[in-house]
Amino acid sequence: MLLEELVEVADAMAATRSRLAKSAALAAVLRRLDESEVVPAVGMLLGRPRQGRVGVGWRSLQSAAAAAEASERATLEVAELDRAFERLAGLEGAGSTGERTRLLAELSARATEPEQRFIARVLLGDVRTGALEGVMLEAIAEASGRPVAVVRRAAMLSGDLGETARLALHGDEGALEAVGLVVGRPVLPMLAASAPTAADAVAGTGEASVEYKLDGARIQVHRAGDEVRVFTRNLADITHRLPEVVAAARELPVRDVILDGETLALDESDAPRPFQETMSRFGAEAARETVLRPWFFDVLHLDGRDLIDEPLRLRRAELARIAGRYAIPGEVTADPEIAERVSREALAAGHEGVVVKAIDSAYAAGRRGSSWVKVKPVYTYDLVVLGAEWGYGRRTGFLSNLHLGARDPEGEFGEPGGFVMVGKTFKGLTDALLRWQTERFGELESSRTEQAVFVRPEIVVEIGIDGVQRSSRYPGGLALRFARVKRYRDDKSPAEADTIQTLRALLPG
DNA sequence: TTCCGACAGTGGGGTCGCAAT
DNA sequence: ATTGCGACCCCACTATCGGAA
Repeated sequence: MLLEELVEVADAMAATRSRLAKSAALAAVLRRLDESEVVPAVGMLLGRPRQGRVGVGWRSLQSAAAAAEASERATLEVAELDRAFERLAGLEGAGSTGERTRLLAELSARATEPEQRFIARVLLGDVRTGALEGVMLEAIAEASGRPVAVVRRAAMLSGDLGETARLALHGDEGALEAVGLVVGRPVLPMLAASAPTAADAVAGTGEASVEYKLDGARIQVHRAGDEVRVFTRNLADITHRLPEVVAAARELPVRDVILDGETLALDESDAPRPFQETMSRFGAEAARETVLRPWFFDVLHLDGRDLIDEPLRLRRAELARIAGRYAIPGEVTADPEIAERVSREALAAGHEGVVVKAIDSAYAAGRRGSSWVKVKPVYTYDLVVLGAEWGYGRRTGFLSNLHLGARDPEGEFGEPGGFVMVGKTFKGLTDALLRWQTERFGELESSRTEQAVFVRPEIVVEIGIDGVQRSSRYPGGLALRFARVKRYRDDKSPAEADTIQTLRALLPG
């Protein structure tokens, strides 16, 4: 198939908001693909090339764009683009950057202008068609005439939408239904909704397992005999980075198992270390001094038996039997008071909060349903707007991303009574608020660059955060974690804003 | 007819390895 | 030795569509 055809479908999808129309357009093009083109094309349409990391980002694209003029005629094939991605992904070592730019420029020169834009978006993982996994799933079902539920289950259990599409469209009878759990192949992890308090969460779930929520990285551990593999939330294989997790899995009194859990760094007294330290160790190829400890909270398969469709009550019992000291702390209860107590205990032990899980729920791979509900405390502070950046996409033309400052009464970072930047946020803003602040900040403008408008420090905004962390990015040495706008505080003056000292007191350790 | 679940989009913080400078 | 890039951990929240109630 010509790439042009994919690009036209992508553009048509971007032009409509109707998900049914997007799905219909996708289904039509899926049907026309040769079997060998299905996996590459699905990857492209989702902005996730099947090759995984291709090594091309904004910068590489800019360098290449400068060198290339668009082709007049659409001659590129989907398969050719796939081969180009293959070559790009294979580049490494000295000279690879130059070679990558050369390959990209060559590719660019063979593409028409719409194709160039499409390729760039695919490589950036930002296709902007309004049709990602959810719509693609519907489209695969529509194109193949298979029930959505069957397609969804195959996709979740294989973690691979492209391969699922290929099976649905070209596989043998029953091939989709046959997709099941395989020890060694990662499954999309189940996700959690959120609630303000543990009591609220239990009110929603009914009887629940109320478990500590740890501030680390999600892991999925597969063991078949002595063979162990460890995957991230996004199904990347990180076995070689986590030898201590591999060792822990080998200790368990089982032959085959798939476990869901979290890993994080602890100090000498088993208190959790800051997330940054976990990440430092997690991201490193070589062994480091920090040890990462696994905690398991679910078991999806055990010695030949799939457990994902069993109620959590049973899975939890099996986990307790096999995971021993690696089992997550928690309690089963329907009592909001007890849920609140477990939550307080988790926080007192230095953890993030709790996850409340309906005790009779199955393991809904890849879904963010209401069966699992996370609860974390939110801290709020009044900060001062120092500026805002122009938004992107549907926020184009609006000042969106706020620069936030804490008061600096002592003048540690400038004039006494000034403000020191501690983070940014674009979250929590409604369309009405975006319109309002774009206008208001214009009146308060003190200077501007291409990306941002800086304002006199006169506006106070209440910001919700999960906490603060050490930062080398900001002068105050700290940054806000998961900052979001709660509301503007017209009733407060900048002189009443929270100080850098107040925020600093939140730093762990 | 209204309600609500699921999705997509809009970006935030940090860490690492690697190639280029 | 330092810097910039790309990949990938963690993530909250709003708007919208379309099926459920």
